Amino acid sequence: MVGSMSDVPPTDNSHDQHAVRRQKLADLRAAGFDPFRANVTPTHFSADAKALYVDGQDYAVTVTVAGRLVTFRVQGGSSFVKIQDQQGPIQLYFRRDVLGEERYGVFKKSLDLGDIIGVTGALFKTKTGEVTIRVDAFTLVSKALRPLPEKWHGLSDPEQVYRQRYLDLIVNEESRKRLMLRSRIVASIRSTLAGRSFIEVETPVLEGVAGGAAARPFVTHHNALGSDFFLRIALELRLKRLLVGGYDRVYEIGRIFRNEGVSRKHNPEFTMLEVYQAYSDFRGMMDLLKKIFGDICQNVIGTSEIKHAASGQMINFAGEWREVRYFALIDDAVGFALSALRGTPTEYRARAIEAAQKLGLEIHPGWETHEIVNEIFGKKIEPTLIQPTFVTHLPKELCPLAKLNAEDPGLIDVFECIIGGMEVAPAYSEQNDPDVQRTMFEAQAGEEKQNIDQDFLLALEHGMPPAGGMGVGIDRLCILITGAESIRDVILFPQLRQVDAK
RNA sequence: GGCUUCCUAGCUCAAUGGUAGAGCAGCUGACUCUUAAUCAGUUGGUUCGGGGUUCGAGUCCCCGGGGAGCCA
Repeated sequence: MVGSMSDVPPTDNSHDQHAVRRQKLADLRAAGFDPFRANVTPTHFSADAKALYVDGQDYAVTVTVAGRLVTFRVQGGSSFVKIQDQQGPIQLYFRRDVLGEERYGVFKKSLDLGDIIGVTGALFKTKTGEVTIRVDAFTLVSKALRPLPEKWHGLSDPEQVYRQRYLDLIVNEESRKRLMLRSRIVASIRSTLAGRSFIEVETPVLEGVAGGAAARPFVTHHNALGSDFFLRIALELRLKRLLVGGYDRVYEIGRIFRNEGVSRKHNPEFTMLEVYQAYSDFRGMMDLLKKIFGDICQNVIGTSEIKHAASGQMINFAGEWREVRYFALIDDAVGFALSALRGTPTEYRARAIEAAQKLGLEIHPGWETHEIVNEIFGKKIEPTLIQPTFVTHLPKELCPLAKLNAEDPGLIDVFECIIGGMEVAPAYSEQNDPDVQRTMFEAQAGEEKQNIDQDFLLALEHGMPPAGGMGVGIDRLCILITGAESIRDVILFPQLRQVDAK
């Protein structure tokens, strides 16, 4: 029969994978089975199940596992597929003569890559040596209506990797492992601190005054109270109030927010560990930081050497960490004793500008002298410090919250720990003299006195024990330890521009 | 914020200014130990959006959106 213009052409949806999968779902429902109403109770995760297999004893152990179908190799009456759960993939073997004609037909016709199934079956080893489950029964517990990304190349478009991280986690094993490593690193840190009697606390994210660091805060609004709040830019001032309150060892691992640009090293919200220990000082924090890294090396990654992604050098966390004074590095970088001129401000400034320009740095006219010097540090010194280095005795202008050095009150008792060319952890002997603290706050605030946290100063007047305090950027630490190239690779959902909904 | 660069099928990528293609995935079929399984056949496109130059634009130009890198 010849078709005519009025004939409705047969609609071929075979190219539309979404439509094909919806049809399969409709067919299942028409046959009386709804995958979204089904469930299974796994007895094991994939790797745990595989570990139960005893060599030579095929079909001795029966397990139930569940996960997402990630490979599908049908070979007539027998098929090998893989599912993947939190622990990774496990191979399944489906046979027509085991499952019966009807169930095997359902398996072949109704299942797609990406579906989530539960299976029960016995462990055996294939002739190529892979521990596999011979499937005796299976249940579809979630139908994937969208196809998975390509199986070999995975998902490589960075935008889609970040916006649809769940797809990245399904198909890119390195991402799944790297981000899982992050959670184990954080768990290790908690365990180290618990082992030293530190108390974990949670303090407010919304604050009336965003203090404890020099950064632009995000502003938000509380409707019922009718007032604006800032998202915190540091944890410091809250945690020190707890030192006043008698919590001698206290820490928080929490999100802080800084209203700055995004880059390979910056995300507007990031995770910070801040830890405070009464009757300690910045040297005590050196010991604590080495312990934190040592435990991560031992318990999480099993090595104390890590390849630095940017330089290719091996970073060694074992042994003594280098300790060097800030001004020793500065003098070395500029090639003369610049720091000896600190007593004569005019000459010091002139020589600092001259030295910075000689190093090819751009100097802004409004900068204070310490900012010029610190530009030399940030641009010319910090990137070269690959091995763990404690830089100590910084100029006091760089931080108003630390104790002044007893011998040289122009310096503070602090360290910056630099690893892999990145600032990983600053630590101080905490300032606990309320009058000195007030003076330093006022010098920093300048005209903007409303930015001073008066309640914190009141707390200090009640007496804070001498203490060491430290902040550790968890994201940067994870970059180092996982060898990631960008902060976005160690944050599950990095900040991206919103796409206009239309 | 500035400069550079990228955006093509569900995914990974091709295409001198001249008929938009391949692999994977999908669909049809064969196949009872596969490993990116294999074999045969086959569907699939608003080339990020809008405008312009041109006989002709995925390609060149302008505006806009988004990503990445460098700088601030």
